[in-house]
Order: sequence, then structure tokens, then C-alpha cells
Amino acid sequence: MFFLVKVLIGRAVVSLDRPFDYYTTEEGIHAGMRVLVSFGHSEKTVGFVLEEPIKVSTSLEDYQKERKIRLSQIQKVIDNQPLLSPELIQLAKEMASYYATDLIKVLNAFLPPSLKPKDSALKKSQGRFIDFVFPTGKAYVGRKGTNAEKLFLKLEPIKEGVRLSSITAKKSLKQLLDEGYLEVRKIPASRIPEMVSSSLKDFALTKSQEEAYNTIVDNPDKVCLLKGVTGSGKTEIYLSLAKKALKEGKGVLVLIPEIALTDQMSNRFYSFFQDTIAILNSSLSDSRRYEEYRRIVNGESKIVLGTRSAIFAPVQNLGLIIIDEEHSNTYKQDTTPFYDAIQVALMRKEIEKVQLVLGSATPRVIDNARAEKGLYLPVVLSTRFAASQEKDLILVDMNLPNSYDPAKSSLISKRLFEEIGKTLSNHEQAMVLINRRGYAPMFLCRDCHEVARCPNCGIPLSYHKRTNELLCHHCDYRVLASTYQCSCGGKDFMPLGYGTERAYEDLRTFFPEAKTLRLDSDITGNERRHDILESFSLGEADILIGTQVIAKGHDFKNVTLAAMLDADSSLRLPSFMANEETFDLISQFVGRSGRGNKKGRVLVQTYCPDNEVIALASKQNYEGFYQMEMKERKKFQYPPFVYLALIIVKAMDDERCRDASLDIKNLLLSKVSTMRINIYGPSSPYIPHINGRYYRNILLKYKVKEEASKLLSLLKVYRMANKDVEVLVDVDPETEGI
DNA sequence: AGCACGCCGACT
DNA sequence: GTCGGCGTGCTC
Repeated sequence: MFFLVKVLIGRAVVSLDRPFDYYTTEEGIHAGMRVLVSFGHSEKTVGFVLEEPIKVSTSLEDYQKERKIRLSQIQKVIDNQPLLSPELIQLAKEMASYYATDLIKVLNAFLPPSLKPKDSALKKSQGRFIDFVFPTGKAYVGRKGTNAEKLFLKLEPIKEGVRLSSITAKKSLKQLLDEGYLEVRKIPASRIPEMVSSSLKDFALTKSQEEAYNTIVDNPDKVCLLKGVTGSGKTEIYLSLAKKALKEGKGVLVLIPEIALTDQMSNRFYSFFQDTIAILNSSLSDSRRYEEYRRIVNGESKIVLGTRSAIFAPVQNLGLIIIDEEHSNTYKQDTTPFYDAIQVALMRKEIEKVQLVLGSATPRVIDNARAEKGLYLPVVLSTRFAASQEKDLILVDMNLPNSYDPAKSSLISKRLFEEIGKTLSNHEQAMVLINRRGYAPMFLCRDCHEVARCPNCGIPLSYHKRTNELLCHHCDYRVLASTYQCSCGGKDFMPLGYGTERAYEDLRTFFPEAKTLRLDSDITGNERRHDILESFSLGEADILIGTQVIAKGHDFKNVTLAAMLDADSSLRLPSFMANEETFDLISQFVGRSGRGNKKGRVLVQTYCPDNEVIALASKQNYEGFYQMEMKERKKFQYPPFVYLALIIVKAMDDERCRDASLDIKNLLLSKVSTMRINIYGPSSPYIPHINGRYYRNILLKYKVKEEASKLLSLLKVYRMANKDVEVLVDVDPETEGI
């Protein structure tokens, strides 16, 4: 008698995308646990148990003789409880099929680094300690006015300790430690709080909130699309729904686009559910993430709040999934397995019979269409402050020669200078958005008039003045600008175009009396970014300029001018989502102005003044945008009128890549005859090559998901036979090519 | 992936 | 004559 165990080997290769049989005589091995097995030539390989072991009553010898196979024994069980429930394993299998990828790759997306079924996961120590500095309580009797005294006075009142690594004055620190004023203690990483709870504010639902809440509660089987602008009170509805589910003994999953130090949602949830909530933050350390995962698996945490990958959280007896700001592009992963958390939520809803609530003021076009069609239940949350104050809209046509003064700035229009001036003299604040970091997007050789290009990707390099670097915004290649030499031998360059650094410089030049802050992703560290927002919020600066990171978040009461430079730049991207993304960015940014009592002004500079997306977004007219966009999508056959799948072919050289992509297309064409699937391409990508690898895109448009799934599954055969090419499939892509 | 088996070039 | 190049193929 023995048990037959189906094990998936923890190596992400097509040829190993099937279970291998092992045997054990041990009880206590269950589906969802990792095991140690010998495989091929390696003695110890991590595997993942896919199914409950099957009890076989014949002897092992007879079984092996009968099947002409030799089974190897499970060497060791790694986990003492399953990491994934049978339902989540089922979900992983469905995802592997839906996203036309290998099961092991999906499982790797499910699990935190230290729990992945990978050999490397075992070497990592589980449960890390971090050094903290504590005051000992000894009164300071040393020399006054020294740096050591300053440090002592700073740390003395902090009884909960400070991270050792956060103290820069190492010399003073050593002195204080030696003299016994301070001591170092090791704190388990899992016990360091990441979140500060604000005071618990209880609330009562308003009439419209209560109506929405009741509608959702009365329709547990429907996917509810909760439509309500910022400030309409979606959070209170989420909290009430979560409270109700917990009371009924069910688990809750809340997804938000990102977790910042400042965001309201995680703070509200944390304050409310402190003892039972787990917050899965992308900046969580591996060991911390491991701790949180364990807390969820064994039921200590009944409610989980997190970003995209939290959709896989193994919440016990899950009853409710809430996805806030469901239009956010952060829910779609742009690397294998290219999953969309909302699609996964739909699958989880079917498997685990949970309620799903999607919330947004500006839902994704495809989701709004589903609501209109009756697939989702639209729940409209009317605003408390009906038609929140109208804003003055100023559209500046940058094509008009008179719109700007080239002697001053070819980026900032005359009208914008006036408006900023007006804002400053009223002691109000202005925000300026330019969605491009660096000083200039191009660096032009004055001799041959070629721009500097990335040797890996072939796209123009951005000039960053602060760091004196030429930087590839795609692959992060960087080179010193001052020593850069053009291929023609030229050494004299001219920055071309504008980024945040340059716009900041212009503003500083022309408004020297104003305090201007810059914020973009080049500002590293969450804390520094937070400090900038905080400082602006407190009115310590007059102008805030930045990339899209300034468009969302904070409620700046004194901002009366929101100006967007080059509003059409994101419309030119080669993606059917370009309109939607542009609409979201502009309408969000517009919402930053006039949040206090004063009327807000919005200034939009554009080279396409007749563009409807810009006009509708400036007026925050979602319904108008939706109607317009649906016509476009229908005309050009894009979602929701068809489904898309993008096949990305990747190879070492261009020749091989082209041949392989043609082979793949022909393979698909030969099988597609009876299916309603259109195949486009192969096309060359927008970025010629990335890190020396070459790419081709093949796009599929289809009406029936099952047919495409069947067709795409044929790629597995091709992948096994052609190891020198990588074939990636992006199902439901948000772009029609890379 | 990882490792061994296997059949052709320049070396103690 | 041998050491070693990486093409090919297999792993319960």
C-alpha cells in the first residue's frame, strides 16, 4: 500500500508543464503543499503537490511492473499546511488555460517569494530580524552642544525605537551606544508596524449611500459596478459591506491600485479592522510578506487589503471581493502571465461563489459596456454636493504662433504665465502636469542632426540634467551626458523638447519669487515623495510641477489652477487604450483644482484643440466620453466588440525572430479555418529591440473566447520544439503591440 | 532549468 | 592519442 502523488516540478519550462508521479507511504501530504523530490539528475528539487494523494492498495513493486515505470519517493514535505486551497489550485489551472501559459508560472505569481515552489525559496531564511535603537533611560550627562547630544535629544523621547539604518550620524551613535545612553535590540521584521492608524471615526451612511449599499446586498450573485465620483462616499459603502461579511463569518478581499503612505483607503480600513486585517503592500519585505501570508492562510486575518497580486490571497471562506478604482491600469500585469486582477476576480467569483464589487467614477470602457448590457449591475452613487462646482476651462491652442513667446519659453504659453501670476497674487496654489520626466526627451547632435539613441532599444535617450545622464526610459540604460559622443564623432549637443526638469527651470526663471516643487518618479524614495506632497499640502510652496504622480491622491484645498502641458502626448501612443488612458489622466488631474471653497480653473495646452477626448476630459464628462469611445471601438473593432490576444515572439536575432513569427502565424492559420478569429501581423514592435533581443507581434481578434483558447493552446507544441524562441501570450492586452 | 550523453577541434 | 566545445534529449 502506498500513495500516488502528482507533483509539479518547480521549474518554469514548457517541457515540465505537466505533473510527475511520486510515491509516499506517509499520511499528511496534501494538495497545495511543497515537497522535496529527486528529479532528473538533481537530488533535491522543489515540487508542488497538485492533487490529493491517491491511495493505491497494490504493492509498489506490482504497480511499477504493471506500468513499466519507476516511481521515486517523496523525500520531504516542506509545508505543514497547504499554501493554496483546492479552490485556488483550481483557479490557477483555469488561469493557465485562459492566459495560455504554464501552470508553474501562474503558481509563481500566486505565492510570495519565500513560498514559491522554487529551489531558491528554500535558502532564504524565514523570519528576519532588524536592528532597532532604543534609549536606555539613562540621563544625559555628557558634553552639551555636541552632535551626540543633539542625537540623544532626538532619540530620547522615542520609546518605540528607531531603525538603526535610518540614523546617519554613525559617529555620534557609536559614542552614545558606548556610553550606555542607547542600546540596539533585534526586532522580528514581522512585528514592525507599517501602517499608522488614524483615530477610528465611526460613520453613518447617507441616504444615497444606504440605497447603494442595499442594492448591492440584495444582489449577491451580480457583479456590482459602483459608480461614484471621488468624495461621493464609496469608502463607507466598502467598509459597511466588509463589516457585514465579517459578521457573517466570511472573509473579505479589497484591492486598491497602489498603497501609498498617504492614501485614505488603507488607513481607513486599517483603523477599522486593525486586529484582523492584513495589508499586502508591494514594498513589504519577503519575510514580512511571508508572515502576512501565513496569517491569512491560517485564518488570523479575515480581511486582506492589497494591490494587484492580493487577488490571490488565500482568504478563508471568502465571501466578498471589492476592487476600488477598477479602471486603474495597475490591475493588469504587463509581464507573464499577463493576468488582469479583475478577470481573475471574475473567475474566483465563479469558483468560490463570492460577491464582487467594482468601484469607479470612470469605469473601464469594457466594464461600463458590460453594465449597460446587463452583465454587471450598475449602482450609481449620486454626489452629496450635486454637480460639484463648475470649473473655468481654458484651452490653449499651441499651434497658434501667438500662443507662446519663443524668447521666454516654448513650452509655457503666455496665457499660462498670466494665470500662474494671477494665482500667485491671490496667494493660491497651482499644479502643473507634464507627463515626461527628465530635462528633454531627446539629445540632438549639432553636427549630423541625429538624436542619441539607446544601444539596446533603439529609441531616443532622454537627457537628465540633474544627474547629467542620458537615460533610456525603456530599459534604464544610462550614460554620462558630458562625455557622450555621437556616432559621427560630434560632441556638441542640443536638448530637444521638454520634460519636468526643464519646465521646472522655466518656472523658476520667470517666477523667481514663488516657491516651486518638482515631483516625478526620478525623486526616489516614498518618504521624499511624501514629504514633497506634504509640504505642498501645507502651503509651503506655490507651484507643484510633476508627472502623472501628482494627478492622483492628496486633497489640496488651496489649489485653484491645474495646468496640463502637452495634453495630447499620451494620445499618440500606439494603443487602443490611449484615449481611455488620456481621459483618465486629464479628468483626474482636472479634479485637483477647486477642491476647497474657491472656484477652480483648468488650463489645458494642446496641439489638438479639436480633440474630443481632451475636451470631454477637461469637463469631466465621462458619459460623453464613453459614448464617443464606444463608436470608435465599434468602427475599428476593438474591445468590447471583439476580444484581443497578443502573441509576442522573442529571439536572439532579427532574422530568426521574423522566421519564427511567420512559422507561428502559418501554424495558426492552418488551424483557424472553422473559427471566427482574425490574425494580424507579424508586425515589428514600436521599440525595435530590447536588451539585444528582437521582437515581433501577432494580434488576434475574436468573438468566442473558447475558440481562441483552443487555438492558443497549440502554441505549446511549437514552444517545446523551438527552445531558441520565446513565445509570450498576452490575453486581453491593453495594447495591440509592444 | 539542469545535467549527461555524444560526436568533432587544438593541446599536455 | 585526450580534454572539452555546446547540440540534443530526458527527467516520475
